[in-house]
Amino acid sequence: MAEVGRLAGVSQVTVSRALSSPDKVSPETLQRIRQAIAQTGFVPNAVAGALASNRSNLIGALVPSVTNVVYASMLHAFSEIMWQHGYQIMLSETGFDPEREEKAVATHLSRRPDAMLLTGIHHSAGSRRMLVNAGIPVVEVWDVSDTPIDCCVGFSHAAAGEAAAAFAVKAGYVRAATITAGDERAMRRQQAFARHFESLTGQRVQRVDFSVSATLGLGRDGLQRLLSDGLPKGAVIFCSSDQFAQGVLIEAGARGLKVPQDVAVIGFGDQEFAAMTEPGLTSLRIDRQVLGQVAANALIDRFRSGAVGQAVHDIGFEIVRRQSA
Amino acid sequence: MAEVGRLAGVSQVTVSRALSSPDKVSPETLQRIRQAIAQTGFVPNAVAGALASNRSNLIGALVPSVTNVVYASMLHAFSEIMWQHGYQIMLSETGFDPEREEKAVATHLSRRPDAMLLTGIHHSAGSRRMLVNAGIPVVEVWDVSDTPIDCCVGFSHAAAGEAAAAFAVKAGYVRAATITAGDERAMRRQQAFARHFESLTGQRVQRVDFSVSATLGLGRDGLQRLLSDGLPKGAVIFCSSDQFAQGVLIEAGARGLKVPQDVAVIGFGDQEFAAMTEPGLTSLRIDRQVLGQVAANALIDRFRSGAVGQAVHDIGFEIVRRQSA
DNA sequence: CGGGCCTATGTATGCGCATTCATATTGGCA
DNA sequence: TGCCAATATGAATGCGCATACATAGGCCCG
Repeated sequence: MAEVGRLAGVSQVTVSRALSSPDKVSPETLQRIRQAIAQTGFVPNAVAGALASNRSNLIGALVPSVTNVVYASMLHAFSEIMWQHGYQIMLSETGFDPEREEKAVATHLSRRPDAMLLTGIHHSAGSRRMLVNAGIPVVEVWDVSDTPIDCCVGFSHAAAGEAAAAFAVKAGYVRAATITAGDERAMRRQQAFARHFESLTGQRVQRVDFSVSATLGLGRDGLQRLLSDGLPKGAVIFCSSDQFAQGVLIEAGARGLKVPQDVAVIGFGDQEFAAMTEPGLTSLRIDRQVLGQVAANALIDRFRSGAVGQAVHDIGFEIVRRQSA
Repeated sequence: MAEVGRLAGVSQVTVSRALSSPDKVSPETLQRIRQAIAQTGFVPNAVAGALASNRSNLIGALVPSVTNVVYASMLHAFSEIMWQHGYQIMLSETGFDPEREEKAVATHLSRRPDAMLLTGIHHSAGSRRMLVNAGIPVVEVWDVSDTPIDCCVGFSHAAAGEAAAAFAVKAGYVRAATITAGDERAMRRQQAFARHFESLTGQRVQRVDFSVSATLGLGRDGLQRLLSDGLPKGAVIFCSSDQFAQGVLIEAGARGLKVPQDVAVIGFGDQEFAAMTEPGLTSLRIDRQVLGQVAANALIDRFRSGAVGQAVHDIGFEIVRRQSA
């Protein structure tokens, strides 16, 4: 920067000003500085800038997995808005593992991000402490909580599970089962679904739980296991993800079971393919686009105003009924 | 850090050493320092560290889209290895837009990353210049080139297109069509496919091109347009993505067309669902896992050795034959 | 027993910028 | 004409750490 200044016949400060607030530099000087920058191919060092100004324009984002499109599309919407406001994203995957998340929190905070985005509201005590100490805006997404670290954007998984149960009962199903992935939020939906369905019908809800992430193949396995456990004809299966649900659909097809007559399916996520399967998949829809956008805007507001406006943003969900249930 | 040192009765340097090379500090001192760190909740400032040491332990990654699972899974494998080696990922999406990529390159480089990962081998002159000037390892993925910026990991899209054509001809198809997304690499595959198929059969290849990313819905549209353009019975359709291919499958089903008898389909990417569709989707498989890993290891090697070992890594591809063609 | 060497620690310095305060120049207005 | 405010610039400083170099003490070996 000093080098650029020398070329333009000014000092380092003026070059700095030319870059951060060009209106404070006279037009002629600005012109010379810009020329010098072009000539030298100077790229400002944001590391030094961050150290000096104590603002990094970096946002740390922690998601369970980028290969899961529900998180990826949320992240996409989020980073799109942050990018427009001049922020960059530092990304880590935590794979549903609190320990790994804690490590990621520590390394992220060491970069002094201007804010953090975390997935979920359950974090290790260490993570929470570090985040609070950091004193930066934190947004937790994909869930709501009465005691967010700072603010949260999401929906109630208990309410979602209950709504699915109510929907199933209203649609006339009297027997139900669940297929659930090894994800704390999915388990809460399962619990709420089972409890509510049992209280409404008096019928026990059969369950298959996996300890890993949902895949189409596991969905097929899930149906197989439910059937061998004696799943009654006409039962509805509440899946913790559309991946499972699609697997159930395919396995049902392979076994000659009619959907929804022999077995009905409710998915979760309303992914793109849900509208395209045969039969169309009934699913709980979360607007991931909106989720990411609201989270981004919450942070932007925080930066502007200094204070946290609304701490809890419940963006809700919606049951999209198609043919599978 | 000085504060921690005061608590432990040592100087700032010793604390720094305790963190970066604990074996150079006596066990008792180390113990006291660790205690002081725990007591104060000290989190080292990696920004200052990066400025002082000129190493950021950050890797900039530029991908077209994180919501596209082919890039997401490559990124996942890549960041997994980088994370294990103590590097963090700074991510930006470029959306197949060279201008946007150039901006992203500039902002990424201003953070002084230790290396950069870019998608594709076609970049703006400005991007190229900046990357070369930065003097850091750069790995370009998803393609191969004789003139990489630094090194590249991928496969030949021309070879992939040709292989698909050769496969189709060998399988007995004498008529073909393509459905292609607005992606430069997809277009190169299309060209190679069409040229090779035409040279082998003398039959013109019909085409539908979209200027946007592939979706299942556009795949359905694509088949519709090909049919209304008079696609002959028994033709094979080479799709630039499995999304398109699945759409074709669904549209064919909806129209009562038998696959592969009435219309055959070849996808690209071999995504998870390709094995699960009905009929199973024949697709070109790229090992995205390996792609990310090889890219990561290429960078790690560069860091260790200083010099670029192998500049071009061709990881190839494979045609996975199922029932759709 | 003295010189060399190793270990453990400290002092000084600077990375490249943003920020604060000071200074010079100008124009407007009483 | 003189004073003040506004504009344009520069000098000095420090952000928090890593690094190079210096120092002190202990040990071994000839």
